[in-house]
Parts: sequence; structure tokens; C-alpha cells
Amino acid sequence: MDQENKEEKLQALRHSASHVMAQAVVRLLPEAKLAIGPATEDGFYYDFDLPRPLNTEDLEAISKEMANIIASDLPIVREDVTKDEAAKIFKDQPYKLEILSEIEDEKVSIYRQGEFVDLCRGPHVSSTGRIGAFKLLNVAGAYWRGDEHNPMLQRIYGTAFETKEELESYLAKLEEAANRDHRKLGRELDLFSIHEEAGPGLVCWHPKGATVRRVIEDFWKDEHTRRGYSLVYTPHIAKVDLWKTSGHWDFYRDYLYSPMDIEGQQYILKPMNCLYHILIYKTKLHSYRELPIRFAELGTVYRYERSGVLHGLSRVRGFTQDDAHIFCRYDQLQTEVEGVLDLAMFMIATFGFSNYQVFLSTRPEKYAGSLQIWEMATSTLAEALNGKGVSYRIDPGEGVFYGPKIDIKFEDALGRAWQGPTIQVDFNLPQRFDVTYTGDDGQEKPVAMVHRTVLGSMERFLATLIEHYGGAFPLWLAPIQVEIIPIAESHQEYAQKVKDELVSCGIRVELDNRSETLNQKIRQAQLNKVPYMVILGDREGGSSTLSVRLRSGEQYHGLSVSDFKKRLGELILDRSQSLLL
RNA sequence: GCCAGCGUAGCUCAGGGGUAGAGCAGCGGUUUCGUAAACCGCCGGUCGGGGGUUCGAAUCCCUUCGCUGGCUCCA
Repeated sequence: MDQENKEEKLQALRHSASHVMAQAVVRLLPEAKLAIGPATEDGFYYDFDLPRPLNTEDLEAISKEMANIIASDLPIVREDVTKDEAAKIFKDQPYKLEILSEIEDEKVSIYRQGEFVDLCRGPHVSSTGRIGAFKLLNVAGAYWRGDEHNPMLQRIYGTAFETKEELESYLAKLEEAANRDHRKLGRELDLFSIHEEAGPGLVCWHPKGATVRRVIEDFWKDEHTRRGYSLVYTPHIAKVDLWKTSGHWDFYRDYLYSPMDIEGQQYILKPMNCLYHILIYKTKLHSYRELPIRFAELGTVYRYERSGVLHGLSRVRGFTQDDAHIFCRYDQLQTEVEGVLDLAMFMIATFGFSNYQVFLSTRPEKYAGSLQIWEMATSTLAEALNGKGVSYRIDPGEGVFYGPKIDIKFEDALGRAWQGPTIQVDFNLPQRFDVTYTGDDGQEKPVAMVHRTVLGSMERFLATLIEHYGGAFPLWLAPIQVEIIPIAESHQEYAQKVKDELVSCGIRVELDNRSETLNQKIRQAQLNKVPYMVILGDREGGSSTLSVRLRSGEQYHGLSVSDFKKRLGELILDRSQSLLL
């Protein structure tokens, strides 16, 4: 069976499972009002308006009742009825009536299974017995129609598959994801912490996490310099007037922290770096010959995020963007965008991601700038993508109000999508801040401005990397690259010598001098996911060699220190994903 | 911010009205070991904070902070 067909079948099965769940809920809590219950990418949910909150025991009871319904194999039958008839059937179901009132067709379809009936477009499996294996996962609040002004409903999430084996492998995947959770690994591997005393969403980088971050930042800076960017530094606060001029004070206020008073002037923490880059640009007049100018900065910004959305490193209140702004002529736009795409692809590949998807977001309803300029910029972005041979999907109307954008999402080792590079054209700021250059005709012209980030933010990117690698960073990123393990005290002198030699060529080495057993030391190094364990005993000391154990289990014996050193140097230089010597 | 759940030692967790427990970690010893946990001992918590009910609260109630899963949003 082809993939698409199987996918559709699974959707129908899950949708039916959601109906069965609703039926079970109504049996147990007859006052339940039904909202909606679709299939989702990996399961299904149903939203209910219930007289009381659900708890874990309820989920068990609902599961049991669902099993009964499935066991009795009720046929699921479709009926087409007029809207009036439907209105009678659902007279006690206000949410269904609301949906009904918005359907334009004369006839609507309803699905029945036993005593249960639901307004539904379908399709469904033919009977409840066809639902192979299901599991209810959790209960969550959800606003009716996703609008926070509407009442909050209770949503039950579940998943279903044709076979028990598929369900179990899905649950195993969930468990794997939980094991790779960057918050868990961040603590276990001593990478970072967030403190209640300091405030939520504010991250402290521990030495090991800071090392990973520093390696990435150094790489980032080198790569940007190589590609014609100029690195800049700008302050963390600025007068609020700047943000009033930019329009952020009006459009973006919910994300800004309250101003602080400094000698009678109002200052805010900067929520973005672009305005400072514009100020730098504007310190002098620019000729068309100087463009493009590319200012890059690992700029730390602060945004107010509602407490409920904070999440580990991936949603925080203070973060460092790998930001850059390109000031160019419109005729340079395509080349510039192509350059950013090149850089983005290079970065994605270097960090070990192989699958990604590209989206081009076009003009939204509310927009700045003229139609022509939108048209031009959007087609320029499209041409840049075509020019690079990148296939992409269009996200209609999803552009920012100030210009169209390209978003790249990449998939991690578990197939989950993460927000990656974005490239945004901006018509708004150059106009508001009068950002111009002098053309070859001596006339002042508006610059084309591009905001772009490749990694997103250091915080979120590190979260992605931690989960992608499950904490087992490739050699070039690993906070500790080599753990030296002397077997007994008598080997410490040789161990120190080996350590010094590796350290002298820039390798990050730790020597485990503790009075512990070999097994214990290996175990610790394994748990810390150190790429190489160098084991030194009588054999090695006597022959001036090394025994190396990889965290993946392979072993090498009789290596010379110089060969090991040389090989590590190569692997690090290549930013290799492999550890094999 | 909203709904639900959860906060007990550095970590993982047990205990659910009668003066706080385990394992790991840490510390002190002993052990000097060949590829994922040596042995013995010790230290460690005003049970997130505040208020209340009670003779008595980690336990029940209220409130506040934080975390988790969602909703909304997003780098």
C-alpha cells in the first residue's frame, strides 16, 4: 500500500478513535458538551466542556469504556441530513450548533455508532472494532477555537494505530524523546541552569555548556568574517524613543519590558539588535559602491514572554540571537539572499542535520510598503531559492508586516522539526529611520535591508543540538573531548604527561585522578558522553602508548600519543560527526 | 496570561494528621584495581514561600512563587 493511502487510513482510524473517546466520555459524564475532535499528526484529541476537571482515574475509566465500545464493534454509519434536522439532533450541544450555523451547505453529514452521534465530515473506519490499538496520553486545557477570550475546554489527547506493535514503537519514541530532553540532559551533563531566585527564563551557562556555546560562537564568527560580514557589538539597553521611531513600541509592546528611568530619560532592554545596527550604518553617508554592508552580532536581547510559554532553553526571556543585518541595493538583494542561503545550508550540514524544509512567506493582510515593492522582494526571494535549486513551499500571508521572509525548518535525529534560519526583507525600518545610500547618479536612495539569523538564538539552538545528539556531541563540540583514566595510582605520572601533551595542542582533556576503580571511571565518562576514554596502565606506560575506548564502545590499543593527537586534530578540523580513529 | 497536575536532601524518589526516609552524589577512611557502579563510616531537608484549620500539619484549606503538559504566542 502506498504511503499516502496508509496515511489517510490512519487518519480515519484516529478520527474514529476520537469519536469512540467522546462516546465513552458521554457515557461516563452525560452532561459533557462536545466541541471538536480531530485526528492530528500523531494521534487525536477531543475537546469537552465538562462539569468538573478530569483526573488520571477518569482517563483510566474512559480508556476502559473505549475498550468496551471497540470490543462491541459498533458499525459507524454516515447519514446526510439537512441543517434543520441536524439542529434538532444537536439541540443540547451548543458547540455543535455553533459549528452548524457556520456551515454553508444545505446538507451536513453526521456519523452514528450505537447511541452516539456526532456532526462530522468524516471519513471514518467502518466499525469501532477496526480501531487497532489506542492509548490516552494526557489532559490539557484548550480554548474553544483557540481564542483566549473563549471559554476554556478540557482536551484529552490520545493516539491510535492499526497494531499494538506500532503503538508500542510510538510510545518508545516518546520515551526516547523524554530521555533526550535538553532540560534533563542540561542538568545531567552540567551544561546550564535556570534559577527560581533569579527569575524564570533566564539562563546560566555552566563551564561545560559555555564551552559548547563558545565553540559554536567562534565557528560562527570565523564563518561570518570569511563571508564578508563585519562583526559589531552593541549595548543591551537603549532609550525607548528609538523603539517609538521604529514602531515597535506600538506593535510589539507586549514583548517589551517596562522602561527604567535614567536621569529622567526612559530606557528599555533591547528586544532586538537591528536598531543599533541601523545607528551604526547611519554614522556616515554611504556610496552605492560600499554596499552591501553586513553587520553581524551575537546580540543578547530581552523579551517578555508569558510565564506559561517558557520552556527550558527553547523559550526564554533573555537570549542571544546570531543576528545580522544586510544593507544593500535592491539589485543586490538576490545575490545577498543567495549568500545567506549558502551560509544557512552550510551551517545546517555542519551541525549534522540532513533533512530540512523551506518556506516562503508572502504578504499578510496588514503590511508596510507598496504592493510593487512587495511583489519585487517576494519574487527576488523566490528567484534566490530557485537559483540555489532549493525546493520550497509557499506560506501565503505568513510574512511579517514589514516584508516577506524565508524560513528553514530542519529535522533532528528523531524526525522532529525545529525552527532554523530565517531571512526577512524589511521595508519598514529603512523608511522610518531614513536609511539610504548615494546612487551613481548622486541621488539618495533607500537601502534594501535584510534581517537574518542562521541558528536562531544560542539558547534555542543549543536546545536543538542537545536533543539532536542526545547529549553525545560530536568531537569538535564536546565540552570534554578526552577523559584520561589511569588504572592505578602508579600510572598517574604517565597520565599527567599524556594530558599535558594533548592539552598543549588545544584538546579539551580531563584527568580522572580519583581513587576509584577503572569500571567506575569508565562509567562516569560514559554517562558524561565523553567521546574518548584513554586508559593507561602498565601496558601503556611501559610501551609509551595509549588504549582508547570510544563512547560508542570501539577500542583501540597500542596507539602512539602523536598518532592519536594528529587524528583528533583532523577530526576536529573537519568538524566530523564520526569518532573513528 | 488561561486550564490541569506537580514542588520532600545536590539528583531520582518513598512517606499522605502524631515530632522526616532510601538510593545515588558529597565528605572521611580502607582499597590500587584492565574497559559501565569496590567496601565501611559520616554529613545532609524549618517537606518551595506565606497564612489558616487543629492539642498537633510534609500530610487538610487558602494564597503566592516555580515547574510540567497543553491553549495562545514565538528567536
